[in-house]
Amino acid sequence: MTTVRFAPSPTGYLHIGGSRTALFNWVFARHHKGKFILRIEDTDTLRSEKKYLDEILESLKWLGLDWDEIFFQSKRYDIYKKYAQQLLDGKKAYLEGTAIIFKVNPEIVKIDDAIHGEITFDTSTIKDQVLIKSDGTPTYNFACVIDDALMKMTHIIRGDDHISNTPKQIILYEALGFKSPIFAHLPLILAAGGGRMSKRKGATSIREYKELGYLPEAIVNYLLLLGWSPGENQELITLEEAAKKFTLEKANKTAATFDSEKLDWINNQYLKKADPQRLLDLLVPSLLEKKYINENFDRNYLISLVKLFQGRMNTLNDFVAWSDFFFLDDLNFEESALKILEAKNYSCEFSLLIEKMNILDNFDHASIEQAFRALVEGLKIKAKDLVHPVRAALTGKTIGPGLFETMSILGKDRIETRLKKFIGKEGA
RNA sequence: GGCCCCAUCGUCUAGCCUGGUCCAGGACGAUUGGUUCUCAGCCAAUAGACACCGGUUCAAAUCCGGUUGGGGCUACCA
Repeated sequence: MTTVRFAPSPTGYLHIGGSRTALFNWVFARHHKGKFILRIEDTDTLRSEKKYLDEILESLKWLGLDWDEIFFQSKRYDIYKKYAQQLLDGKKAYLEGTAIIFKVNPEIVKIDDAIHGEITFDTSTIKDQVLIKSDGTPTYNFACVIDDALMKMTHIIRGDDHISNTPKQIILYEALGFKSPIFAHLPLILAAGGGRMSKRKGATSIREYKELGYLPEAIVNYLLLLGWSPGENQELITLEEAAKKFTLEKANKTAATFDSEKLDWINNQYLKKADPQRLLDLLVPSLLEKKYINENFDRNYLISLVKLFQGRMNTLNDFVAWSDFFFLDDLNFEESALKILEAKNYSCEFSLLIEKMNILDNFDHASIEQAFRALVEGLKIKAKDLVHPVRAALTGKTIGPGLFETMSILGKDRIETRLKKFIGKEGA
């Protein structure tokens, strides 16, 4: 049975590169109706932490990547010792203090990589390899080989940064009498300025992207497009569809640069299609934190706000930033908005508008628009000459959703209060 | 330094394996225009790439070699 694994080390949060490796393994396993195993490589006792493990598992679940089995290397030390002893007995390894070292003999190792094709190494450039460290824990390359063999991996799909580990592992498979799996090395994901993705160059962990307001399906979609293409110029794809279409043959070998603008676009595509109820649920914690709402919020009212911004936001955080005027009495006026309001005295126009609005029976978008247009016609001005200052006064911003829709949600009272602040004020 | 990987628009990519259908297609971004109200929304248009040199061939983005550039590894980290 096709069996693959994702083998994170709980020494940090699940980052973009790791989740891409997990994702490709997952879609490959599901494509072949095989097994996807999670193996926690917690042999670095100093740097491994429980909080990282929890975080990794949570992030994987959030992305929709479920696993069939999970193993912890820290619980398998006896197994590694046993095989190290076997190599010792066979004179293929030697002791150095309490550490067990593998003797590397010169040979030419050929890897038939599923993505790169044939790669050749001369092991005479490789030093003898530590198998078991002085503290009794196994090294990465050793534990990895033992586990991949024992757990019956058919394919090892991992990052390009492991290419140079591969010959070291292959000679271990040979020495132990294990059959090598098929290797497939995925290109690395580079940061925007070039080089590795690091905290200095922006968000790196899945958790951060979640907090920034990205949807898991958008992250998954974007990551799928980094190093793989479903073909036919398709840009939007779900996890399920990718599992159907994924093949290693179509995986790329070129390193890809992470482009947050395209991620934003993809997130926007999913946000647009998302159920407003779901988005509201995702938004509530941030809105509570900002004290924009309290526990007894009006769900229907908030849904109308979500719908108002849904098409234009790139992240959920955009909603929080853009909708502030619906929650604050004391608006944050942008420089450009103040400029519009100071350019002219709108006392007359605003007063007339308040009157017009207050006599409306139906305070819906269409009625407001009708009344508004009648007013500007009477004043013999263009609609936009009043739309802009009104938007500025009501929202503190110069850009935003359609004014009439915004007004219908804001309601008569708030419109009157906000406009009145600019009545009687001297224009510039 | 040594070893290894990679090389198509600014970015992600299609095409490359099985040379001609490619004066290289799509998407993001950019620019311009339109959008009974703004744009960070929507619509449309435009610009924009086969890294370089050589070879093979009637023919090369596609095959081969070299150069240059980028990346990785070179731990008793994983």
